[in-house]
Amino acid sequence: MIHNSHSPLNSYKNTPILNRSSRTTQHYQSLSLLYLSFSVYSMVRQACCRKEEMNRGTWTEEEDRILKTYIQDHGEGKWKSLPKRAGLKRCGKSCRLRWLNYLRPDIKRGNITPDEEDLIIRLHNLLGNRWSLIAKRLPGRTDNEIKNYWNTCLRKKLKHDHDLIESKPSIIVRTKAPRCTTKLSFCSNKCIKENNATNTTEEAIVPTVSSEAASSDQTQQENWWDLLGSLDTYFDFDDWIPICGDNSAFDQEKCNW
DNA sequence: AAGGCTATCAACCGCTTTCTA
DNA sequence: TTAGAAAGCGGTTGATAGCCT
Repeated sequence: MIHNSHSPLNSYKNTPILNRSSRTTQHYQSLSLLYLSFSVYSMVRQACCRKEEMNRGTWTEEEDRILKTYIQDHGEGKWKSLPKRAGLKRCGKSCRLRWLNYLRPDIKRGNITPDEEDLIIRLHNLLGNRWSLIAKRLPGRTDNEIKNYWNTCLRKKLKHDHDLIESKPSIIVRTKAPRCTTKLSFCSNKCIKENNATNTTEEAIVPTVSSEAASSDQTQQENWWDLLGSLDTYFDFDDWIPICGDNSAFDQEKCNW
C-alpha cells in the first residue's frame, strides 16, 4: 500500500475520561487517584521525548532522506540522541523503527513468496509470535512485515484449518528462559562451549521446548522431531544437541531419549 | 457519485531485556 | 551489585486504498 507521505496524522485526540455532567464524587476520587498515580509514574519514568515538539505519523521523503544520509555517514545506534544530531524532529524510537523496517538497504521489497510463506507458517508453529526470531530466518524481511502478514493474510488463510491445528499437540519453542516453564532445551555445542568459557547467555537461538513437547509421550516427541527435520534447511542442526535437565537422558548416537 | 465497510501496513505505545557505568 | 539508559519486542492503532452497495 502506498501512503500519502504528506498527509498529517490526525490522531491522538484528548479523550475525556468522563463527561463533566456525569461525574460524581466517586468519579473525582478515582480521577484524583489516577492523577496521583500519573504524577508518581512521571517522576519515575521520563518520557522518551517531548511529544508536542515531535513530528509524528507518516514519514516524509525529506525525513527519510535525512535519516538515511545520517546513518550512512555515522552508522546505526545511539537512537535517542540521533534525531537531534541528524536534525530530525522525531523521537529516537521512531527513527530506529523507520530505519529497520523501511530504509535499511537490505530490505526485501515485494510480496511474500510461497516459500517464505511456508517458512513463516512452520516457524510460527515452532516459535509462536516471536516475530523478530522468525524474521531473522527470512533475509530482508522485517518482524513488523511478518507480523502484519500473519495477522492479515495467514491467520485467515489458516483459520479453516483451525480444527486440524487444534487437534495437533502444541509444540512452541520458547527462547527466553524466564518466560517459559520447560523441561527440555536445545543448545548448540558451540554455544555450550562459549557459555562455559564466558558464563554469559548466548543471544543466538537457544530454544527451549514447551513442557508439552517434553512429555514422555512418544507421538509428541516424534512430532517434534518431524518439525525439526522439516526445518533443517534453515537451521544448521549438525551443531545442535538437545539437553534435558541432565543430558544423560538423551542418546546422541541414536538421536533419541 | 457517495458513503460504508474491510484489508493492509506503517507507526506508535508500553513493557521487557540488555547494556553500561 | 545496582540503577539508569538504550535497545528490542510484540500488541495495537489509525490512515489510506479499494471494493461494494
